[in-house]
Amino acid sequence: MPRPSRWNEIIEAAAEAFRTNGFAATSLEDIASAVGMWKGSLYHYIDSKEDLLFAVVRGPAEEILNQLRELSETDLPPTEKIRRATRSHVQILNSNFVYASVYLQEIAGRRKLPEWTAMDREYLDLLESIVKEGVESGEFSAVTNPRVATLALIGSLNWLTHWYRPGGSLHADEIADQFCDLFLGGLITRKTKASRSQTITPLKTTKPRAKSTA
Amino acid sequence: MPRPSRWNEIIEAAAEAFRTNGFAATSLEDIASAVGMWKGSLYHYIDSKEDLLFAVVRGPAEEILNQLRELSETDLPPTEKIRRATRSHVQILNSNFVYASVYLQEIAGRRKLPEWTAMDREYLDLLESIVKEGVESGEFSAVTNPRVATLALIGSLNWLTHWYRPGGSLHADEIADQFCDLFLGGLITRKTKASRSQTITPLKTTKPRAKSTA
DNA sequence: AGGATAACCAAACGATCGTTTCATTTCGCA
DNA sequence: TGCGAAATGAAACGATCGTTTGGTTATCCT
Repeated sequence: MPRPSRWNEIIEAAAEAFRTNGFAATSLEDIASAVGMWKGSLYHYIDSKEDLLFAVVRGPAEEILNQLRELSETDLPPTEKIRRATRSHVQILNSNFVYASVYLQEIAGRRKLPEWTAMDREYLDLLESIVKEGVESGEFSAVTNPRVATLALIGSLNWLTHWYRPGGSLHADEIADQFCDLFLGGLITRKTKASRSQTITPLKTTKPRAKSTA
Repeated sequence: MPRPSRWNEIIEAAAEAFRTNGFAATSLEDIASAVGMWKGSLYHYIDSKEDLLFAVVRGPAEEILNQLRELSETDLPPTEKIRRATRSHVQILNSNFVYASVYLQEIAGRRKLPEWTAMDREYLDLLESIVKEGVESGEFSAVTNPRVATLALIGSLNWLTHWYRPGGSLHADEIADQFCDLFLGGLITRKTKASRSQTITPLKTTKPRAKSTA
């Protein structure tokens, strides 16, 4: 059997430990024993404990940002952009649940390394731009402060790591649709809930897909 | 000058350190030096490091729950209940910002001590009951899953600790009103945004106010 | 004034942590 | 088959952590 690369095992064990106990409260001993080796041997793969954290977190962080970048370059109506951005956010949280949870708990907020701060900022700005489009086009006339509305949406989405569990009774798609209806229903004023759930036509984009590290 | 009780200084220093660095990454040395004493001397006030965490967090956790309990016992319409619950949540986050941030980052989710889990659960259940009232009365007919809608609201509110800062340019009241409009606009279907911003009539309740630890 | 008690100093303890070092085993490949 | 590199074992290091201990100073009360 072509045993899966040891590196992946290490990253997964680290991610699981970081998620449940937090980065600072997780010892290299914990991770090493989870994959069945001595903690010193981990240094054949890493240079420091923080390397593990960044390795765990980089994949989904780049993926979720790239998807929003691609979406922003389309000329879909703001309503549909919000809908797709929400779905994309939920789905990445679903398929990379452990990694994304570690990111939100250990990177967003606490650690203020410029690399990650810039990514958070860009994601927020891109989403806010979509909301502003909707405001200027009159679709989102209920919004008085686009940034607050955007942060409300991001908050709902990121809080998923506190209660959603992949494989649970609630499916990611249902949750995403609920969120869309909730927020768009609040954003839209005139049109009486038309465009409720279009079939998802895949985004055709000229740029190559973001490479996934998973 | 009647110098403020040393205990309060300790708690505040601990809270600030826990918020910025996390509980596990904060040493008693950090806290001791912040109040100008030796770390061993802290044990005249505490029995363990975790005591500090619980002392920091207990006040606002009980206060926010008690306020929602009182509100739930009234017979206000669901719309108004949601509005007041949102305002109350934001205001406690505003006036006990550091303590509440520590709670959300260190207690909610991670530590699974039954005491705190029960409080989280009760808060969620109370809020969900309000949403269900609205669904049954027909006001919130857009909601297909009350729990998801409730968790979306809680997520937006709790995510405030990631971007809101007391004394910043955005006032807590404005944010609360924005959130209300956003969520109620999404929840309400028929009535065309009436009852937008009533003057806040204080809740008259027979029970004594929750004592504040601040 | 003086004694009890609270408040704090100062040092040390054992445990654990991240990391280093070097020896040993395992594996890919010519 | 054998050699070099990758992978892991095994032990130890220095630093730091939470906590304990015992002594010293300050404060309050009668």
